[in-house]
Amino acid sequence: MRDEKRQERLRQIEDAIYALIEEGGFEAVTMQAVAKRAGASLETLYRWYGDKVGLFRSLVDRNAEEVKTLLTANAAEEVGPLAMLDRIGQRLLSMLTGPRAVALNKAAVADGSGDLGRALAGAGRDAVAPLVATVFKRAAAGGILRLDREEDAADVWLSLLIGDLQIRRVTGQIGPLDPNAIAARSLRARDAIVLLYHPDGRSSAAF
Amino acid sequence: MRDEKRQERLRQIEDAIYALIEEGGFEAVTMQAVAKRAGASLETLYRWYGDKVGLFRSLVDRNAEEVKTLLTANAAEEVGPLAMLDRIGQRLLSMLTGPRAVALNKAAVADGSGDLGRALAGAGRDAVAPLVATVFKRAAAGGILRLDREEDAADVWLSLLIGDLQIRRVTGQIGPLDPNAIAARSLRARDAIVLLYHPDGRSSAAF
DNA sequence: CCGAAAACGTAATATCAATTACGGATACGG
DNA sequence: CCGTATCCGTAATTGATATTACGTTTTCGG
Repeated sequence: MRDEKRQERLRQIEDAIYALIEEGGFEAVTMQAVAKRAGASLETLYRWYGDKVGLFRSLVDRNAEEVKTLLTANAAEEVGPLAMLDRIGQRLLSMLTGPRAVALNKAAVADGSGDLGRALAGAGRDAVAPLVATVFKRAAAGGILRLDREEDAADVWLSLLIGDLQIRRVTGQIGPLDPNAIAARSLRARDAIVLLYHPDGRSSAAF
Repeated sequence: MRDEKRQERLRQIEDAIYALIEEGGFEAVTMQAVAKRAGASLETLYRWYGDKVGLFRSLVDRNAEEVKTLLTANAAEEVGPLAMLDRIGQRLLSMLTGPRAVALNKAAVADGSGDLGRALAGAGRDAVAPLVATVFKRAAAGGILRLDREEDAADVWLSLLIGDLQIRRVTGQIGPLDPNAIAARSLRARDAIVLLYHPDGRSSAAF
């Protein structure tokens, strides 16, 4: 199969998986269902991906790419650092609590070998962290935040933004978030950061 | 079986499960393994708990009790609100990222019916939230925090304390936390709260 | 156009763990 | 002390799904 066709086919297969996820969550993604939905054969799935974990690993990689793309596009907007932080926060939170991320997390839990977990960790490190770092550096340069401790600030911001929403989502303690909740949370995280890391605040060494 | 004996037996069974969890994590907890380890029969397990989810549900309940007990004991100590917040934070974080909580979370993920998820949510609401609220009220009364918005403060504190550690732990992105990391995180959360909710700070309406 | 390699669709196999069944041992109320 | 209800240990059953096998069809380089 020509490489071009092959890439197309890979995309179709992964799209099929995402469709299954949207419809029935992680539990709906069986190899049989994927094959039927994508019009591919089981033999092909195993030839290309090795096993089910491999399939999800490639999903993680693709998802990381998409996240990076989306965040980069947003980071390129011409808005002030405050608005930017809010904007990025909303996008990020929306993705991380959405059905796809939930399914990928469930897959990592089900894996057990830690393989998918590592992939997820790597995706976060490579796709999300650098972008967030960029935004914070810009905010610092713009006089909104202290110039040192940008990493701490980014870390605190992510904690406030995401908190325990992901684990609660994955364990079924809560359902999908509504946009208002997302917006409120993003604002709260941003405003807290602005206070904690104000350039000339009375912050102690720790803040 | 006399009720007294029965309670004893229930405890033995649940202890057996925790032993299995410590040794091999959630995946090691099969009904067979539980029966053998506890010296109980499968028939008895099913008679008493209904099914595997029921078994874990009772584990969640018991765990909630133990958490409540431990936190209450700590909350009774004669220390200032600042030290108290740090102390409670460490205990809480230690438990929530420990092998038992991880296993219970994995069970909730594997459940799918949402039954265990609801149990976990209820446990958090009933066992953890009230204690935290008490501590924050005391801190407010002691002049450390603003008198209004205690609930927000508690929520922010928990987000900062726990963040995404649980999901990363459950997905295998990270291993057990070492005590130093726990201590550092607890302090960071406390200090942030003190700054954000200072009684006479320049905090806006949101903080 | 030809033939091999790859892909398709379906059926078969393998595995793992929950759940159920059952014969023999035990406990306990009367 | 006895009979019955409960429990124990082990084996059988069941269900779901990942993984493999295979005959047929399609694709594609030569």
